[in-house]
Amino acid sequence: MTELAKAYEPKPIEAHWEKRWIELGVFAASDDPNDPRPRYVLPMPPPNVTGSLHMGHALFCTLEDILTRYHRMAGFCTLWQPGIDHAGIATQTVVERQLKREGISRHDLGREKFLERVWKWKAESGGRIAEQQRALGVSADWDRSKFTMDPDLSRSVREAFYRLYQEKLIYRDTRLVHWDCEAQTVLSNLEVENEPAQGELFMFAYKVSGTTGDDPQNELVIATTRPETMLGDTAVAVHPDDPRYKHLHGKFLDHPFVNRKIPIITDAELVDMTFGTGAVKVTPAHDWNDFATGKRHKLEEINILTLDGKMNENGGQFAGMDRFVARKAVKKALDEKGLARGSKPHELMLPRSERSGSIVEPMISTQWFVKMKPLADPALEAVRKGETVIIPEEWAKTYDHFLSNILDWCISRQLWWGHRIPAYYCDKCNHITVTREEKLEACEACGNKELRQDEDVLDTWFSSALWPFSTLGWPEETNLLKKFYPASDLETGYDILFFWVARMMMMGIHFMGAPPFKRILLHGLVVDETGDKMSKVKGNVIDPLDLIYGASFDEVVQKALPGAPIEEALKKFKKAYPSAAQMGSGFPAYGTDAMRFTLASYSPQAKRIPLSPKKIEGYRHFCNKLWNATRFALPYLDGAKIGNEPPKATHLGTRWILSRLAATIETVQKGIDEFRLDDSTQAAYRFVWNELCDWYLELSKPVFAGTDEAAKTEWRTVLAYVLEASLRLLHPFIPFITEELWHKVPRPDGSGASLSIAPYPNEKSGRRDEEAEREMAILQAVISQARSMRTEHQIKPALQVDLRLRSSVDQRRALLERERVAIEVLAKTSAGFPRILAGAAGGDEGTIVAGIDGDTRYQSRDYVEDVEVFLPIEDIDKELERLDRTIKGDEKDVVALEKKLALPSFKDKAPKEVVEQTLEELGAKQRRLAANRQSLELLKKKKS
RNA sequence: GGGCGGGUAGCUCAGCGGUAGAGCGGCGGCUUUACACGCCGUUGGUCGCAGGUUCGAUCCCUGUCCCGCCCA
Repeated sequence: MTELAKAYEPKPIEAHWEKRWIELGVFAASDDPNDPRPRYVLPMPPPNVTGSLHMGHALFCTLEDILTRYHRMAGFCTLWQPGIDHAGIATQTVVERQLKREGISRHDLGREKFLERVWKWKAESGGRIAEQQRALGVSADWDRSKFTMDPDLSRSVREAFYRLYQEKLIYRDTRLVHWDCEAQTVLSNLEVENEPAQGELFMFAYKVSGTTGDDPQNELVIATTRPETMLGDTAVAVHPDDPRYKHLHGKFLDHPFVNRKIPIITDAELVDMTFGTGAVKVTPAHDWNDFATGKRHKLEEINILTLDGKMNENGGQFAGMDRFVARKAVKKALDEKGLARGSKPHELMLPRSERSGSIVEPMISTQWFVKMKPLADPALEAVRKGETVIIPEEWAKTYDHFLSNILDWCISRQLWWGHRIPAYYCDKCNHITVTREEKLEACEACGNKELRQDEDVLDTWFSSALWPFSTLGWPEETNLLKKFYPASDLETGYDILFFWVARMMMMGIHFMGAPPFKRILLHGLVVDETGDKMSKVKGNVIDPLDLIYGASFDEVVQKALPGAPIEEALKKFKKAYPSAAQMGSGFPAYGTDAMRFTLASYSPQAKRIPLSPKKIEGYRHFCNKLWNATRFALPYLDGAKIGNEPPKATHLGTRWILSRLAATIETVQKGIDEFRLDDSTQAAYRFVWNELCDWYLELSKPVFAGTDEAAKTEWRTVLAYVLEASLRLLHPFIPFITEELWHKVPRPDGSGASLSIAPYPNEKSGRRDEEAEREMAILQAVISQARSMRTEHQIKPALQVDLRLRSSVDQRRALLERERVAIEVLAKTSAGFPRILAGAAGGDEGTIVAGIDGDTRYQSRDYVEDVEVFLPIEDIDKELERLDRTIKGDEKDVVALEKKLALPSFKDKAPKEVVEQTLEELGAKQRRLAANRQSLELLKKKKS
């Protein structure tokens, strides 16, 4: 058997297995319709083609890989469908920026050439993320990887558009939309982020038509945060009941810059009498509320902006100015005309484009929309009826609320990169033909062959919404589609519940007749250690690869805050990660496994996942522990034969560890099944560290050093068995190290080439043994008590002690007698000890004569689990103190318990088990209290 | 303004009807040949505040104060 290195080194192991798994082809899903295995299907959220690996990817890849590997091992035919998203705006922006550096624009190139450039860019540097995902151990079916712009997926998109159009669920309409002046495209309402900002409320006056002079009666003062929009004003509204303005009802105002008379209207809906001056300018073409008001009053809608955010010809003297320049100019011009009426600071919500960050303008435009209500209602029902379950369940409310109030979805985008809208305009008969084909030959109304295809492309999310079935070949009735739709789970961040999940639900139900997944699993956002969102502005971004491979802080910080001075960046970074601040000069190579285990250990209902390098360090230590446990075990395991069922176990230790294994398997599985991976990781961690290593391995040492061959065989076989099962149990979480170690340890006959296709441990893999667990708990308590007393009396760890144990309970003495070797080794007793005595607790054990130098010594004594523990000591006062402390603590507990039991209402109303349990607890405490009180008395007597 | 979630040990978080747990940290000790990425022991908490329900509340209800997020 090969020897292991002294310490676990993740790098070479991970590099090796990352390649090897692909060679072995163990991640491939079979689309054989006759495969009898149950299916597990998980569509992967496709990362952006422009993206590179960030912590969010690391998180979802970890969680989904755990689910996937678990099901694959548990015997499911498992498809984890990977892919890449074409990311319309983001990708176009990247390539446009490239062009800009070359001094050209996409318009210089033309649409066709531009798209060639994008494809070239994609081939060269797009989708690099898939390689990075492999470093995370992602066990997706890479050969089936899809790109949303692939021909087959593009066909799905056209088909979906065509059908929705035929069903009148897609329509074209002119209305107010969110316009991104920088990207020069419309956005859906979900792509607009509202952020609070400090602005100003500017006041100015309109003069009432036909009046002259400075009489305040002859003007109407209004307040606005966007003065430049006054160029598009087509009314001013006042509240019908406002006494201040009754005299103005039905009158007109003069526009100071453009030749227009503006009606004064009354509107109780728009106007809040208490806000500002109580008079509201109405700009139907550039404000959501004003648009609705305009419709109510049949006002003219005057567009004053160009698509790139400048004032258009309707802006009069301000035409051609950028909207923000125009704002200043309008204010100045109003002032010069004596119409400015001051201003005051005002907090407002600024709508920003999620993509470009520029301020979004409401703009009237003709766009394509999807009617949402008929699609949303079934999606709503599916979750309400439990056909699809959302976990954690609190998100179900959010989902419900969103779909109940959903607005129609604007799906056209004024971009070149994306799925071009399959609608063709006929200039002859003005008919619009929508086709499912790649190219339309003739107008379906008049047969005209000179057609113009719509210039726009579809929102990227439109294609993403089809992901669970477009990737499987839809609309073709492929084996894949029949076998793998609907998916089992969809796992993703809660932040795209609306963008993606809800839309997949709607489209899946609409086109496939069934919700696309049985469960929707949602995780939180990875944030820095102090809880702030990771961003380049804050300088707190961590590249997962730096955690995996290690990096100096200089390197880390240059990525976190590009372009900033190192000192400043480092300061920000350390503030965001206090635990990293004390870690020297950088991150060591924690390895993928440690990072994965960390990410899996956070509770999924936490909305924020504060990444802590210190925590990763802890789990790297765990990996090292597992490594070294195997290293310890290996020399003893030569020739061990194990099967798939637990081996024979007759000793307490072997029975116990098999029982704990069974319990751990159950907890780990339950955790995965319920998407509580934090429970799973915790159970596995504690089993390996606190049970297998701390106790089983320690207990095995004297066995292996002894001469009882039968015992050796039993302990060896159980060790081999438990270790191998543990590696299988842990594999979904930490695939690399477990795979590496698995090939070093004895395996059942017929094991395959990879742990990733070995059977997952199940309820038959361990053997619960409650008696063994009870007895082991007693043994552990006695040993811990002895150790604790040793430490308290500062007995040197190397010193062997004359430990005596006394119990009046026969079973206890039998147990201690059987396990005396364990006590000898773990409590470090001298030859001939522990002595196990009979008799009631508390009595005089006589002065113990220690064997060391013949001096008369005193004893420390305590009572746990019906066993009295005696230890020779020197410092009598210290022992008096110790006993006194123990007694005081127990007295408090006893009083509390007695009080509780004395309440008649408790005995009457509390469940029997609780009463019994309380009585038992009281009994144990009382016995210990009595024994310790007697010990104290004896000791006091001896002292005097 | 509406909705959702959270406030538990110094820190990060589990627990969510039977008087509190983990990891990290702190403190004390240890060249115990698997592991110092370690071992042994130990210290930390009126479970945000105020009421209520209950035999019993960190857990349920009401109010309240903070802190996040989403929607308008």
